Order: sequence, then C-alpha cells, then structure tokens
Amino acid sequence: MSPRKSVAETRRTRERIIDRSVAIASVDGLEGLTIGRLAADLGMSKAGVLGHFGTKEALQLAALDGASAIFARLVWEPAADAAPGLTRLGAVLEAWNRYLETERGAFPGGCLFTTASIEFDARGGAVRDAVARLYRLWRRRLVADLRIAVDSGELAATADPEQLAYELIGAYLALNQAIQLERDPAAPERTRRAVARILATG
Amino acid sequence: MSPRKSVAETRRTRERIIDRSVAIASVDGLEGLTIGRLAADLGMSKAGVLGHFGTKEALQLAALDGASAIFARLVWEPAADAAPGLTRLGAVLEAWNRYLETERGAFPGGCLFTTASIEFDARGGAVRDAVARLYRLWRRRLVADLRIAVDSGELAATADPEQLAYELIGAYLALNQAIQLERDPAAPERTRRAVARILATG
DNA sequence: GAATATAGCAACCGACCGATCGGAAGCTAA
DNA sequence: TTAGCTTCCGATCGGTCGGTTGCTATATTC
Repeated sequence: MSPRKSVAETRRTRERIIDRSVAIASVDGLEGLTIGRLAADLGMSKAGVLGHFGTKEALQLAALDGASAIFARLVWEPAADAAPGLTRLGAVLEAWNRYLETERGAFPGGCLFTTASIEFDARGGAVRDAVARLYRLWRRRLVADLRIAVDSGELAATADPEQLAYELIGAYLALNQAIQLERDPAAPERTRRAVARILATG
Repeated sequence: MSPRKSVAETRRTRERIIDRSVAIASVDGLEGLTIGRLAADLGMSKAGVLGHFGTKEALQLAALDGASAIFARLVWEPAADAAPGLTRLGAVLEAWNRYLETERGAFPGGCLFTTASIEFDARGGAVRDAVARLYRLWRRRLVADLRIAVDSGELAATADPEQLAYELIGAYLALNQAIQLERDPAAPERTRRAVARILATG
C-alpha cells in the first residue's frame, strides 16, 4: 500500500521509529518495547518496522543510541564550553538535574539508561554491554573533571575523584527514583544540596 | 494426576512457588516472571501454579511480599535490638550493605525492590503502589533513627534527617548498580565511606 | 465410611510475541 | 524505457503469553 519513500524520507522514518522506541522504552523498558506496538503506534506493518533493524536486539541498540544522543545534547553539549574542572562539572551536574526534572519531555517514563541498566544488569548480551559502556564513559568524564579540580586546587588534595563520582551517580539515581516513584517535587533541590555537600567535603 | 496435598504440604508448595518467583524476578523483573517458566521450573502445570494466586498480579504481589520478608530478616531484624539512634542506624546500614553484597544468595539478580521500582515507576497499578509503600516505610525508619540521633546530640542539630535519608538511599542504589552492572568489588567499601561521609557532615 | 472440599493436571483458549516470506510500489541510473 | 534497488505491506510461521475448563485423586470432615 505505502510506496517507497525518498532517501531523506526513509531516514526520517527510521528516526520516527527510534523516537517512538525511546518514548515507549522509557516507560515499559527496552524489553517491554514490542514491534507490534511500535508498528501500531506508527501506522506501519511489523515487517516495515523490523526491516529497518533486522532484529529486536538491533532495534534496542538503536533506541539506546538515539537516547544517548538526546542525553548528549541536553547534558554534555551545553557544558562543553565551560572551563574544565569544577566549573564544567557544575554545569554538567546542573544540566543532569534539569534533564531528569524535565524528562517528561525527552523521556516520558524516566531516564532510559537507569531503566535499561536495571533491566539488563543481571543478563548478558549486547544491550547490557552497551549500557555498561555508556555508564563507564560518563563516569570517566566526571572523574576527569574531578581530577582537574583536585590538581588545580579547586578541591582538596585529599579528595578521591573515583569516590566522588560514585557518590554523585548515587545522587542522580536517587533523583530519578524520587521523581518517578515518589513524585517528590522537593527532589531536585535535595539533589542540588547533596551534590554541593559531596563536592564541599571532597 | 497429582493428588491433593495435606495443609502443611500445600503451604510448602506455595512457598516453593514464591521462592522461585523471587529468584526469577530478581533476574528478569516481576514482568519477566512468567507462569509457564515458573511451572516448568517447579515441575508443575501452569494451572497448578496459578491456582494458588488467581492472577499474575497477585503472584507478583506475593513475590514482593516474600522478598520483603527476606529483607526484613536480613536487614531489619538483626538491628532490632541495637540502641535507637545512630547505633541502630549503623547496624541497619551495615546489614543493608551485606544484603546487597551477598545477595547472590537471596536474590541472584540483584535487589528485587530496586528492579521493581524501576520497572513499575512509570505505570499505575497495585504492584507500583506496593513498591512505593515499601520504600516509604523504609525511608521513614531511616528518618526516625536519624531524628533520634539529632535529638540526642549524636548528629549536629542542623542536620536534616529527610535530606540524609535521601542521600543514604542514593548510596545504596549506587551500590546495587556497581555490583550488578559494573561488578565492581570495591563498591561495598566505597559505600561504607559514602555513608560515613553523609553521617559525618550531617 | 460417606460426603465434601480442594490441589493439581491435561488440554485448550484467544491474543500476542519476534521473525520470515513473496510481492507491490516507486525512486534512480543506464 | 527499463532494470535494479529499496521500502514497506499482508500473510503467515512456530512459539509463548495469561488465563479457563473439566476432571481426578486425596485429605478432611461428618
């Protein structure tokens, strides 16, 4: 019924699938994302959807990739021009806070990476590896700025960058839970206070 | 084929189903827990399994209940006799740490409550409500001991119990992720340091 | 010992799962 | 004009989902 689209339209179709996949997966998880539901939402056939990716696992990986592009645009890029060290770190963390606060725009059901990390942490496979790789990359970036802050004297010389990065990630896991499960409007402010304490007592 | 069992045996069958459900759900989530898989694992028919609960949602709630009994036995009860305040809180937190550390015994795939909270936080329903209620209860217990610690002078009068409880929960969310996703053997020790810092700077 | 209650089974239901297939349709290049 | 490529559809595959039904065999109750 539906004819072939131009190359540009084809890419747009692929992007539409990924956008919808990210939205569904943020609510129901990457495993709860089904091809039939996706096809129905997009007014396509299941074969038309799956044809773009081949397998469901490839679709999950594409969705994860699309979500990480959103995360980069909202969190990393706005802070890219800030001065390395505590300044850039602060910009990243504030953007991270806002990303979770207003995620109902980007991710209607909460941070997709948190969801995916819980969903796949006890299994093997390419999706688990991809999620673990993302978290490792982001943690390294936090550690890098923390190290710069220590070297430049912005943080005490006794501060342990790995330990601080670990505590910061905990604060954002707590924020995601407080927003999604508890719907606690005070959570973003609480997180800012937690972050300030972690960095002040480094 | 299989005949009726005595009352005691019947209860044991129910407990076997719940135990297996907890193990499966800790790996695959409460949604990934399926009646067919459960029946196959237990050498029963699907109807025999479901007959004990009626619906899958009731089974999920029973599994959650069974898991919270395990959590109570491992975390709350050992600390029940400690002196209220910082002493009891410290005992609870250390037990919590060990519970996540050695959860491969109780929960082979990581803390079931963390998994369930992520899995259901963006949906409605009885399971979501039950998970939220459990977290609220546990948070209240942490806050209660923190408040006692403030009142008795163990913690600074300026310390905010709600804020500290929030940060403590974040530390344990980070611990679960570090163990399950990163398989980081240093995580328990890092968590102990994080907890000590949270309480020291309260 | 008869009557009743019930745990568990085998078989089955409609719905949906991921995946595959042949073919229709339209863009592009020769 | 036409051959080739690609997107997408409709149909269908084997399998699994949660759940229902009719039944048997036994423990309990009278």
